[in-house]
Amino acid sequence: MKRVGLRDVASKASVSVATASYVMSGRGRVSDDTRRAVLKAANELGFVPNAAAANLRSGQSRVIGVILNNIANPFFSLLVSELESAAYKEGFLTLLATAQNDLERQTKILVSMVSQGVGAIILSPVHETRLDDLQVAITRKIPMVSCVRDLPDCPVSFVGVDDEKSGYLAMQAILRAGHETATFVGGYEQTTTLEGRIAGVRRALAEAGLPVSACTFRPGPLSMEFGASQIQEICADGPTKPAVMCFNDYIATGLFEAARDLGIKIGSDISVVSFDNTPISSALTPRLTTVDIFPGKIGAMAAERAAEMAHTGSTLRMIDRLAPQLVTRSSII
Amino acid sequence: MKRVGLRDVASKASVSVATASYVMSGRGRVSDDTRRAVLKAANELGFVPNAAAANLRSGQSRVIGVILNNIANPFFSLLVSELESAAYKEGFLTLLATAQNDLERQTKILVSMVSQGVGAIILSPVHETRLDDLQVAITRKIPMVSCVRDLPDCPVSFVGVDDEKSGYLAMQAILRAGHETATFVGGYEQTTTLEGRIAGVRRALAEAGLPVSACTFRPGPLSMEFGASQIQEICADGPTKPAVMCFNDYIATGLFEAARDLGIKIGSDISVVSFDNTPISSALTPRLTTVDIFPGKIGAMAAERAAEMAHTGSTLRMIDRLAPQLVTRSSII
DNA sequence: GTGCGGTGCTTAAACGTTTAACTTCATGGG
DNA sequence: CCCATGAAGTTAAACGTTTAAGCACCGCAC
Repeated sequence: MKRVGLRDVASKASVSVATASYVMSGRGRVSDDTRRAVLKAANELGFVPNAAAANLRSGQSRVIGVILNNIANPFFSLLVSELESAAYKEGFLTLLATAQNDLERQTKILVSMVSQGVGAIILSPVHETRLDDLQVAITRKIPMVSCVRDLPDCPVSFVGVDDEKSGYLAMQAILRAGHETATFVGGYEQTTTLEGRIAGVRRALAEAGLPVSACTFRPGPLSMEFGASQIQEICADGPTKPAVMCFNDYIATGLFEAARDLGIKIGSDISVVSFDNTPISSALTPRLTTVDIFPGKIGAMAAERAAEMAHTGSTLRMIDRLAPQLVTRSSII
Repeated sequence: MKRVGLRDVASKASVSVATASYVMSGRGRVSDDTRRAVLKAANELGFVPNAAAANLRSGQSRVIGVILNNIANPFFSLLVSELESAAYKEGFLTLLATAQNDLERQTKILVSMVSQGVGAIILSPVHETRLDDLQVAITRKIPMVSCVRDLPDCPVSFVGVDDEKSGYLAMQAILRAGHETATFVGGYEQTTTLEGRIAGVRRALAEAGLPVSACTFRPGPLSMEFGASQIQEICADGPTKPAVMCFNDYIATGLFEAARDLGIKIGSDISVVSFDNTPISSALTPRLTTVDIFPGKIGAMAAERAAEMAHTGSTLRMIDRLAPQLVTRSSII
């Protein structure tokens, strides 16, 4: 059974290959009768277009590349879930790969995706990513959108949240609960995300007349293990009733587990606020107060932006910044 | 700046396009000198091969299609995380799409993936999937591997767990805790997964001299909402100290949340066992006793199997069935 | 009756690889 | 010295689309 191509469809419908192609793509001028005949033939033969051939000839592609660091993290699995749905709605399939915080790997993936001829790329970049690391895609004018973490100096669109406001909301919640100091756990240095949040934290501090030093920052990887590793020190050398901000729900989850093992009661011995608002946050005990940064929404918007850019071929930098929202539960006070 | 192709590399290295191609693929006979010259030229020009052209000509592809129902479910996000890693290690990129339990959507995705010319397809099929639904891929001899849920009548490989044993282990744990009845919550009817687990549950029941009716089955969607919706009825019309088996950790999470709202104490008022062993299970309070069915391992093995089949072109049905393992925590007794 | 615009379709080149078949040349055995 | 062998490289066709350009025809205005 030979593979059926446009040629077969065309000959069955007694038209030229070109006409068959026009019918399939809906581009050219074709009479209704011919259109019907071609469609009928295609159906009967079980014609499936060869995307590789189309891509080769037209340079267009219905595939969006997605590069994330860790999809096991619920924040990203939610993000990619909605991203994929939105992309599919726009007629795109998603080519997914994880860079795992390895810049070299990110570059290799980027090259592979360029090689595959994707129509656009969405990425949540490895933290030390610089302009040069994206050159393969940039010189080929492949539209890119960075999500969660902005790349201000790159010709790349951005979809994310107002990080400054996130930090502000989190710190404010802690202050409202009566704390006068806090520890911020996790996050990579020199990323716009962490820096934005730090700025927000400091603004809240300043408004309350507290010094910058009232908040200690302990940057670190976005893992449960890191969260777990921090609680002991925080409770040891901190005030009697410490407050901690976790960079994300994943870190908070690790911290909760470790606290339970140590007999530390979250919500009474210690206050915790986090960022993300993944389903986990309301499943923890006590329920986690967290700043909702809309992972699903970010994914969906990134996909829409990428689809749009792929269509127009534009590589103009567009920025979508959502307003975060504090979700108050019981891990605080 | 024109796109640089093999032609440019070849002319820069003063060899024919064919030789350049042979160097890149490492297939033909080329002297070391020529090889070096071509590689050097390719590097200097920043050559990136055009996968579409290669795929068009050779019919080969370094992409594996992956179709799942819901990657927001931690079980699947873990699975896909390891799947992607393993696939990458084998030199494959993964094209991901979610069928969302919609057979029609699954079919459309399948067609799209065939159209993209993927080298193999891994899927966790929508529950009512039959042989016909996979025809597009089968007739084109695209290797497929079904994971988690087997498709016994299809020429498709399988990677998963011994479901009968899973059910047996879960029921056994409940019986050991002194319960004589149980309710099984969630899972789609007429899937090998649920049917296997039911068989295992019944075997445990039989060994304990209990009737089949000692376990009530309440099939349903794999969502937190469904888990939440079940607890009230179970506690209302059941024994004083009921036992429940949740089809997965996701359902169990919903059930835990609802229980907390209703003031029901899991681990003392009611026993819960689940299946999956995602990170959530040890983050819940109390920690969830669950049957580990190795989501990450399944993903990795599926990728390896798919890669192997893509290489050999074989569509022979291969079966990998892991032994599940009970992880005892405190949600029981 | 001529010219013109529009419609519906065809022709044919091009996209960048892969690969079977072929050429060329050197080497060694008989 | 001739032929067989094998290595190194080349030629050219093919993969299945897209799309610019062209052609034939019809109807209409002048």
